[in-house]
Amino acid sequence: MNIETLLKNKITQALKQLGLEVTENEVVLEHPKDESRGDYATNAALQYARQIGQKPRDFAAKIVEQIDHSGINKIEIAGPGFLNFFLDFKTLQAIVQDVINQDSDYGRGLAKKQKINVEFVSANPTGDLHLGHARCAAIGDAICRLYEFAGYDIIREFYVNDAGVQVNKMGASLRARYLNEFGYEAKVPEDGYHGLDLIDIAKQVKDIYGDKLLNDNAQNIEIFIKEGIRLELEKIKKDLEDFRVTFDIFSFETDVRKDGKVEKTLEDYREFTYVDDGAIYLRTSAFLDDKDRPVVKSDGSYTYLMPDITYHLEKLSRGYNLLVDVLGADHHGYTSRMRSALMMKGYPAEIIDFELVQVVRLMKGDVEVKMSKRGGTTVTLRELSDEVGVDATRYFFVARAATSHLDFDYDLALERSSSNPVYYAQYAHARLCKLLETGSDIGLDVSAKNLRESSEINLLKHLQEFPITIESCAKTREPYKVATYIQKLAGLTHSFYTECRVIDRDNPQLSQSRLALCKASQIVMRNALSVLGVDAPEQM
RNA sequence: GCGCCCGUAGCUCAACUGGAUAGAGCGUUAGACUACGGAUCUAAAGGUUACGGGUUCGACUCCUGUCGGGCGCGCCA
Repeated sequence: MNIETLLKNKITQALKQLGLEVTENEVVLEHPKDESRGDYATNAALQYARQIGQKPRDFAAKIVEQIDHSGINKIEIAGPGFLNFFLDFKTLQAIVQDVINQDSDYGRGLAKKQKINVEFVSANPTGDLHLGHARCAAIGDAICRLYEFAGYDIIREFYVNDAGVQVNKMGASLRARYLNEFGYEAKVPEDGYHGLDLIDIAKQVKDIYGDKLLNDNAQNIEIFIKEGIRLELEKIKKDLEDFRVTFDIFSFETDVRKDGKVEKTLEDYREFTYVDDGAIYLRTSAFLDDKDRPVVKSDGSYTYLMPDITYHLEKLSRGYNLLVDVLGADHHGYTSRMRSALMMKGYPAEIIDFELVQVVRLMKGDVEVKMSKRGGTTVTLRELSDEVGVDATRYFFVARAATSHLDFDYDLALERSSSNPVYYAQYAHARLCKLLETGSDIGLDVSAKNLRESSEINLLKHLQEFPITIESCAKTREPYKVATYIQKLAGLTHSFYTECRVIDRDNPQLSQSRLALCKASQIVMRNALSVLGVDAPEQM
């Protein structure tokens, strides 16, 4: 059992003997920044003194009397009635063995038997992935890794909108690029896709079909659309793979629309629909939305919402306990519509959660650069991976809360990529590896019985917090807090390195203890970085 | 006009979900190896938490008003 639960346990027991029924979850434990306030502190006495009609400090004294002191060096009453716990060295040293025994499983949560489907990126297959997708990809994937490590079963899904107006535009744009390849005058439609990547794709189409697609007929347009989607998607997959993001399932809108499935859904929703002005509306306002939404246009075609509902029902029919959609925050209006639609079928509101990732502003110094593929002012995922680096980019996006509106200065990112905090952490890891290699003949003392310097103790305390950090970050889907954990771990590691000489051949006992601490720290750093999808190099 | 997100050090962000003296990185300044990797360490400077009011033992956090920014509010997706 970890130290925190152990302490909470002791505290609830003591409270119980004093006549208070409190669950362990209600007990608040914190880690004081100031060493003089102990290793752990609780405000329990302040919280409950009034219920029992005593002064906080008096009540605190009673708790101290009742509490089981095993593993605890001393307990102090401070300030208005805080309890500060000072642990035995032995209790802290035991963490080292714990970590080394569990190795790559240290921090891993117990299997939750919960199946969660996470849908993210889901970009239209009409052009390169850009900055915004990169943030969604980094965060979505980190959420998945975090969930998996915490013990949930995860399915990563990408929804491909390969039907509708936007792919038609892409097809027409591709045709123009194809004609250009043969020297014909042809312009990409004004509202088409002007991305230069379509030129490459046009070349590939030319390689496959030669000049067979020059005639302007429906059959050829069909081929441009089909091949365009296939090749764009291939490229998207490759770019994501190189960004270390892979998916279990790609779902296609064209499949969702097959076999009358959408029509069937519409039929099933009959009691929630009505006709107005020739269009069919869904009564989402009867649930969470502020107004009703059209699902069928007056010309008889579906709005984007209709097949989306079919798609989400189909996902749920596969038996997930939760759906998570990672979306750009500019789609936030969408969330209450979809949730309402699912509630109509009897699902609880909590069956789906939306992770809204704020849009990224592209900056050049103080001025905002409007992202436009046309003006060439977009930054692609490919460029980020190749020029800024996968680790640096992933860390940049994942280390900040998804809700934060952040600015991205590409020039600055290039220039400062070497001062990215991710290298601070990776360097700490590489250093630990080097120490272990250099001292490999000395051996490890996993009891770590000789550790008592404050830099050693601080590191030990932080190591033991890792499992709890994972558990709580997964629950709230906040991978950025893992990054905060990593930064602190790296800082403590570097301080320890500076203050304590690890390899000292005149003092092998101490060296063995310190090397064991190095091993434990290296394991935790590696596990933590892997949750964010960042490499833990042995040398840099 | 209505709804959602946000406003914290010069910049980019934290603050354990209501706790003790609001913290990190970058940048700035001053220091530190004839020992394990200086991509490091130790410090300093930098704040009326946008502004007012309320709730209580206690507020960056919750409620409310004002100001400022982003995004939505389509028979677009």
